[in-house]
Amino acid sequence: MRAGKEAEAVAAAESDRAKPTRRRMTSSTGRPRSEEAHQAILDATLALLAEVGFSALTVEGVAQRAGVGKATIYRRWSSKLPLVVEAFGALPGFEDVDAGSLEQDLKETLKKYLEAFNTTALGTVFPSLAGERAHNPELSKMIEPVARARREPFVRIFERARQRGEIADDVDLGLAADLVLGPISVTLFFRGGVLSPRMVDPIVDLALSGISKRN
Amino acid sequence: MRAGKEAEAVAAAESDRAKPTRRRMTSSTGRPRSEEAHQAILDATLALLAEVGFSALTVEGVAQRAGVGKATIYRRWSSKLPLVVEAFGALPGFEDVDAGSLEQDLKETLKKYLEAFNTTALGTVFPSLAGERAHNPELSKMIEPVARARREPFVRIFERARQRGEIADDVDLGLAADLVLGPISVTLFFRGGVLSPRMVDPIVDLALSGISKRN
Amino acid sequence: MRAGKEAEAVAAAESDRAKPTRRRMTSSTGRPRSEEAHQAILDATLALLAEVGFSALTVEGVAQRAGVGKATIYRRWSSKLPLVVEAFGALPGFEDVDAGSLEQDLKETLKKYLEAFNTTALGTVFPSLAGERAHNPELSKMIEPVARARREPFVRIFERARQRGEIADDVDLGLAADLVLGPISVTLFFRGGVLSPRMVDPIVDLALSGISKRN
Amino acid sequence: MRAGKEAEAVAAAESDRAKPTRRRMTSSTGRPRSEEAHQAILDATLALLAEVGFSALTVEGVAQRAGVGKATIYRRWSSKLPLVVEAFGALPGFEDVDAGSLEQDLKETLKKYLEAFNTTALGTVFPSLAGERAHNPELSKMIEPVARARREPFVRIFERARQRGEIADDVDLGLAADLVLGPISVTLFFRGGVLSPRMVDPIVDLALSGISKRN
DNA sequence: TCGTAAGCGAGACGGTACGTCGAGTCTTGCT
DNA sequence: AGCAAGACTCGACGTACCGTCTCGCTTACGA
Repeated sequence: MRAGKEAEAVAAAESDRAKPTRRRMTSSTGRPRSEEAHQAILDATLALLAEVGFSALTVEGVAQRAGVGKATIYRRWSSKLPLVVEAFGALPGFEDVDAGSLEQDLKETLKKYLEAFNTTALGTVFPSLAGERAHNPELSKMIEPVARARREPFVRIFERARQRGEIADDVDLGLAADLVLGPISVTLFFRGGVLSPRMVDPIVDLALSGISKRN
Repeated sequence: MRAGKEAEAVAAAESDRAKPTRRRMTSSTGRPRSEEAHQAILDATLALLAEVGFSALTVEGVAQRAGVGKATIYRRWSSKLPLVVEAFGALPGFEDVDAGSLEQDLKETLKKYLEAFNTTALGTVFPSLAGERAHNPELSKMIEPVARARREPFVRIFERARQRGEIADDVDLGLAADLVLGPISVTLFFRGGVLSPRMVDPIVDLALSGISKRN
Repeated sequence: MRAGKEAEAVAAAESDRAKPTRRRMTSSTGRPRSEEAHQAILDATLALLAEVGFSALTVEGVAQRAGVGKATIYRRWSSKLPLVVEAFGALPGFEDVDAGSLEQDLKETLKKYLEAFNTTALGTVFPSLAGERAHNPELSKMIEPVARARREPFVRIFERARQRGEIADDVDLGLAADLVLGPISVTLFFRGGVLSPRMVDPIVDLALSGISKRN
Repeated sequence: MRAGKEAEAVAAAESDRAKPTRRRMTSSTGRPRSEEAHQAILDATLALLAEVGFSALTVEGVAQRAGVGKATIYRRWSSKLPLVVEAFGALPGFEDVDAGSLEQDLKETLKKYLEAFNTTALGTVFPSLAGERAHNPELSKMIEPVARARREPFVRIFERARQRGEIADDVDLGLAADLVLGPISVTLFFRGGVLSPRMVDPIVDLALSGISKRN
């Protein structure tokens, strides 16, 4: 029942914060940064991301919605990208499931997964960010830990399954995770479709048993 | 050995052109729109998309590169989105493969697939567009036929395999296609990874045989 | 009771028409220019000048109002300036008055003058054109005969007055005309005021008798 | 030897500035508007007005010449009209002259007047603005005080002359001013002519003594 | 306790791109 | 060859944000 992987990812993303290091090095007098403003900015960012999407998101809009000056944002994040990444990374992660069998673990985890996409900004924010990766290596590096954190629970499920002997030794666990997540990804990106929990069982069944006719 | 599905998709996308309908309704004559300019705009769009990506693409830049006035662009496309969709849809499709067996069909098609993503703007443009779908229903409708056209060859491969008896009758062919395409999609979107042809064989093998240990 | 001075001025202005000369020189086959269109363009120009003024006048608007293609306008006038000048010159002139005395001639003519300014586009178009003269020598040359035609009736009045012995021999008749027209011009340009016929009598009286106290 | 009337006129024209009122109402602080930029804009405006005239003046050109963003201009003036009016109003006024006699006062003042028209942008800017008055009530209201300020020195000259008994009691001083300024106005607007100082003496002589033959 | 250094909201700054409009030219098919 | 229609390139319009920069204020620490 692990949790909190998200926190690590967030911490990694936060390392892009403007210059906390140099700041500490010089001196530490002066008014401390307002934690209130910080949170208000992240909240406003998530709200606007969900409403208008990544490319229509403006720092000006975030500042206004958060009741904050633009400089207060730029003091913490160098541009809208790391801001969005941090806001995105702060979305709640989800706990591991251990129902005893590979099939049940996958199905339950996947259902929680879809629910998170449907009920939080994940479903709209993640595609927005993912779409920018190809043209923005910086962004790509930043969301990498966040994205990985969303895939790893599945790798752990397969690790446990291997220990139980449910799968062959030569199966690439990462590839297995991708196979199960794949139809979700295809639906989300290629088909622009709605992610229904009803998709889960057929996906898991087919991924586990394979497409070929069993002899 | 079918081909030309792309052309249909493009035609559908083109239906968003600014006002061909109203134009016909007024039954006006006037100077016809320049096919030369049209093509120059699409070419410039693809070139710039590949260079700077979707979000850094400016209509102003396209106009300049194409040697065309901005109005000439806006006369045809209401914004940069449908423009990019049409340019994107005009990318070459790929012909169906029939190598005789499900496994070979999938592997060969998938390799051609990856090659197209790696050598054309597809690999960068498609994620960009896909990421905007959630916030832009209009766009979503426009790229739908284009995206579907890129998935259908796989459905047809499975149809032939079913006729040959290689797969069970109750397998959902669409889901099977998603299973095979899935790891590509995950790599592209979740992991920002490079699409290497070396991925293909393991993916197909695992998708066909399934993750569970065969007894 | 002379009249028709305006016609001369118009003819002079028309000499700027795009290229009637070359046209005659080359050949005279083909469809002749539509006199109907010509008049429709001038009418539309005057109407729009009165409505929106010179600087807000667009050739596009004239073409639309006249039900004419833009090319038909540019075929006749090289730009909106000579077009406006010609339309302006075509406004009706006014006949000379000969009431027998300098004072009566001036007062009656001036009243007709003001009436023309108040009831036609003259009152708004003329200042617009005059204001552009300093920056547009071409325009300046074009409206020169038109403007002169509006001042000459006064010179003729003073010529008759001199013959009658009503004024001294050394009075510059042009300057005398300017002195009488002056307050009108000042009102129109410096004060943006309304031109009321009630202004006329005091103006003429003062101009004739002079400002200094008569001993 | 009064002076500074111009300053009042300018202040009145400035009252059209985009939003000083609303700004005060929100009692906001923020970075104050740059007086440097303000002056650079006015300077650039005057320079360009003199070079290309009013109708060829573009806000874009002013911004470029002044080294300023377009928004900085639009923040202060709602369009090029009030901008030009303010720049125009900022042109130097001229001091009253008191040479002891009506004739000398008029001649000296008028000469200074013509000199100002010939050596500053006044000679080209003022006609441009005046020509727009008829179609732009807003502009008309704005340049009204500026134009009046340029006429009032003459009214004051006549006031002093009346006190000295040089003119009759029933002479309308405003009309007298218009009579003296009139030929200048006619030359400027009706004739597009050059304003030469040689015009002054005959004008004043004729206006004072009147056109009619003295008995 | 008080100065000082940094953070704060506000908003102006020089820019760049937006999407629109009009200028003056060119290209259809028709008259 | 003229006509109405309307597309063409070009350039300015006035707006919106970008990321930076003052302003006049807090606010907390350390001398």
